[in-house]
Amino acid sequence: MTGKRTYHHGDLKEALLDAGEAVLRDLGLQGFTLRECARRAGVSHAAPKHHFGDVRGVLTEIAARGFRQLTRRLRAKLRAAGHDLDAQFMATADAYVGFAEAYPEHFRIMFRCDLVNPEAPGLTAAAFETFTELTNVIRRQRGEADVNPQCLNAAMDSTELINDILIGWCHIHGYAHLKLEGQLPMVSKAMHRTRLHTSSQRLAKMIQAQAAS
Amino acid sequence: MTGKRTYHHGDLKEALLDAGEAVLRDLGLQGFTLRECARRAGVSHAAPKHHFGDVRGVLTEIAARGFRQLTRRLRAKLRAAGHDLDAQFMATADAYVGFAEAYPEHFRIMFRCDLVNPEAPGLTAAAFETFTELTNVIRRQRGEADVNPQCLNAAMDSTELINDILIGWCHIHGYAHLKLEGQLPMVSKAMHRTRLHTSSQRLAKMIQAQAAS
DNA sequence: CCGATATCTTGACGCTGCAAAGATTGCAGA
DNA sequence: TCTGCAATCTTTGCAGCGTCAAGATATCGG
Repeated sequence: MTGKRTYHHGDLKEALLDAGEAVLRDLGLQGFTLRECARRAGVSHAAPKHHFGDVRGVLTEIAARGFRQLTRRLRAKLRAAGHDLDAQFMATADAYVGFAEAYPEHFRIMFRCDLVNPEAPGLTAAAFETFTELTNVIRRQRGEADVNPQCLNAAMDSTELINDILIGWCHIHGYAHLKLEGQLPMVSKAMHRTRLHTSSQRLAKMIQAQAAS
Repeated sequence: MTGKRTYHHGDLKEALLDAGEAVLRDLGLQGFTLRECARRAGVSHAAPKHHFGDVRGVLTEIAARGFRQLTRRLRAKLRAAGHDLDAQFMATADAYVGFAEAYPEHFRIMFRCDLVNPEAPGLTAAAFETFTELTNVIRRQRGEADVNPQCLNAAMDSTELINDILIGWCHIHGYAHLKLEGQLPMVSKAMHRTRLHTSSQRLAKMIQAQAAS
């Protein structure tokens, strides 16, 4: 806990994750190595092994951190958006794309099932929190009540709901991913947010209209 | 050209790319190494250097191959779809998602600007061919005439067209990416294609309606 | 107080990408 | 046909990586 370095670090696991995130920020996924994480944490190169097993273990926990951060961003933006349905959908898109821009390497790792352990409880739980937030945004567009993460799977019995979730989430995710990887050159930096808002609003209205009919 | 091995291979560059694609298929992006490519091509571990410079050069060319393959798939599916606008849009989604399923590692590499050289002429040209195909699908939905890759940038002057492209492409790409990375558990394998068709058709109709108004 | 356990270090192995230098081949011009 | 040059491939070497095994050190329950 203290800043002092002793033989036993005290909180090495978290310190290594902090270091790992710093490495990702500075060097990218390419430059991400266990040894660099250990160096930044001020420990020997084999220290991470005891806490994470292998590099996949570290990336899995970092991905989980990413989902938790994304969930926080979503909730903050949604709180600020109030009760207007269009505003909520745009806030969701904003938070999602904003996260991808702010933490590009996290975003990459979170959606790389070959890089992490998709079975890890911490990761699936964190991802479930995020998906619940996204699902509830769609549910509100459809005039339905919120669900909690425990009921997420049970709530997926409606074909129409799933279709609306796909319409909403795939658009937001596709935009975030393509933009992140530089595949949307026709969207200038200046018009970036406007484009996202316009397209999101159209989809929100479509989902609302479908639900009303 | 011949199957015989001499000191000079004759067509080592293509052979190394073939080997690289085989490595991706068998070992994934994780197991992709220059030395393994060289081993499979039956040459020394430093042979790739002369043709590609470094590993990024190889991945760049493999990504270009991926875009060319995706373009071929798009064209084949579109030809089979005929002139019906809904069918064309669904065929596009089918081809795009089908490619991601058939060549998951290619798909990953193609959209990893940190892994390839995004400036490489061969890659940008191949990607332009793909984007032109996608753009023209949207243009037809809007009742507009096709353009060729050379005029792609010039054709991006219409805000409405760009918005429709985003609506269409982000959905298809987001679906392909999320499905590939195992993030759509609520979409069962059996309903997979149906979901994609349903959501795509809704978007196609929305784009057509917007254009008609 | 002491032994068991958790935590971290040291050392080693094979693998990797990359660079430099050497070997082999094909080819253009005399 | 011969010769020198450029292209192509091999060999060698280096530093860095992930992982494993063994050893050192601190913490904690008895």
